[in-house]
Amino acid sequence: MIAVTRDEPDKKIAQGALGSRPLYAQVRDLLIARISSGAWQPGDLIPNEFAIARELGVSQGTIRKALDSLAADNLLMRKQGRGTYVARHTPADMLFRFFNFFDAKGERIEPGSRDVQLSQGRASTPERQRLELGAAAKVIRISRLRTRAGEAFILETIVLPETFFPGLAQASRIPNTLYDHFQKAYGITVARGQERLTVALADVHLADRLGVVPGTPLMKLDRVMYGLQQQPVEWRVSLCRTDSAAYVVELR
Amino acid sequence: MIAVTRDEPDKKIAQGALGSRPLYAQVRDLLIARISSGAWQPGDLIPNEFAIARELGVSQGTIRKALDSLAADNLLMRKQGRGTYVARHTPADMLFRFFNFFDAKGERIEPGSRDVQLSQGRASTPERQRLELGAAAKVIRISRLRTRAGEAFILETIVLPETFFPGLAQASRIPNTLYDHFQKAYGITVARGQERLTVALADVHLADRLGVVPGTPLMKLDRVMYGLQQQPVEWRVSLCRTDSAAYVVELR
DNA sequence: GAGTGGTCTAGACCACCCT
DNA sequence: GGGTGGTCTAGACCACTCT
Repeated sequence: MIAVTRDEPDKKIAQGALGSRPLYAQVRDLLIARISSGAWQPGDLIPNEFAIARELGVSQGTIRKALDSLAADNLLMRKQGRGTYVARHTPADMLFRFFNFFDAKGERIEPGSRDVQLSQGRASTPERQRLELGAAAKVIRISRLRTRAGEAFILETIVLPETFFPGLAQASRIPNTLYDHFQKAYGITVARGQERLTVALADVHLADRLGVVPGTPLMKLDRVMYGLQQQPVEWRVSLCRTDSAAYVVELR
Repeated sequence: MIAVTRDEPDKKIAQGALGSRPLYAQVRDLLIARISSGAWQPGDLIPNEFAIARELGVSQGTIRKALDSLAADNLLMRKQGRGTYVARHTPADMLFRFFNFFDAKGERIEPGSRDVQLSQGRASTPERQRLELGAAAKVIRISRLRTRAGEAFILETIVLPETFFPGLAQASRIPNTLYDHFQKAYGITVARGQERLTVALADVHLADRLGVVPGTPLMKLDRVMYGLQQQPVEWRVSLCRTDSAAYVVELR
């Protein structure tokens, strides 16, 4: 049995302070910072509950509440008898967590991308509204064609606040899995968002890019994604073919 | 302060038994039974944590874990300083919890319904697959036109296993808010489900029913809903206009 | 002020996994 | 056998709500 002799309180967390956020929420933020800073890498086994509790000067139950909440959000993976691991964002199903297209067999589609184009400029009025930016703000624009088994599938337009992604506009290559890249290269974790789905008809230009006949009905996704501090980090509009693919929603 | 004198253990839950499910999960099931049996009605204030703990002979922390899990599933609503309530399916935003269409202002659309038609018969092959029914099973079919501000909006086809809804096919009137009716009249709580979204073009017949020109692109929703015991209780196909309405998804 | 849920702590035992 | 997370208990204090 471990004699829980607390040598020193180490880095104490704001405790008992009036109006402060709950301890477990502060622990959660601190652990999120360790993950997004790269101190804890995806796949790493992190210290056990008692070790973290001792280090932070709080009880094991509080650590557990934070860990459970992170596991529920898919940032950690817990295995009884083994330990707690930082979730790999590399396995396909995690990389495409916010990608809701499935094929007829119920398998998640894992798109590729090509024809990537980058540009930069002052934010337009709708861009400023969606991304909650000031009047003079600059944005980076990415357009690309997403593919499925090599075939055109989705035409995407992505808008990013320039302040969060310095230098991205000059990048020579943009990875397929953008949110993973945001986290690794800019320390920005895309945590949640909202997507509005409507339908549209392919005009001549769209039809050409997507390899369909003009007049084909398409699904249009309009999404804004937010970071861990609830700041808008991306506005994305996607025009999708839905022949032999469906957008799947879990209702709870 | 309450003197926690435990008079009698009352109805003890299987405790310590080898291989038994966790206590909090058993408490959860028991509370679900109280809700779905109608012993606790939607809107009711349920006893506080200590009272339930005393009644069941377990600790308050265990009750809390069960209550928190039910609240996370939207079966209960907890309010600090007030108490724990059985979730109402009656307020508009609860009644239409699984209805994800929003208008341009971001308000949830609350549809009406008309032209309701009822029929009954042997389940077809796709119906048996979706609803996990045996070869000779019967189903009830409902079709209706859902309206928005009086105008045609969605054409719906609903299929229900006859065993769960005895006599429904002979009903003289079908309420607009079906899931609420299922709960009140048949004790079936629709708890979760899955919806597959694709796009389709309105043919002449559809266009006529929905008041659009033939060739208009529509959104097609194909959903299966499940009850508290994970049994399929409904298959529903909806064809929706999306002019000035969008299907909104929260990404987490 | 009384009652409620929300947070935090401390300690116990169990089931599972490794070596 | 030793370490891990999973469950359960018991008790304390806080924040919120109602009257």
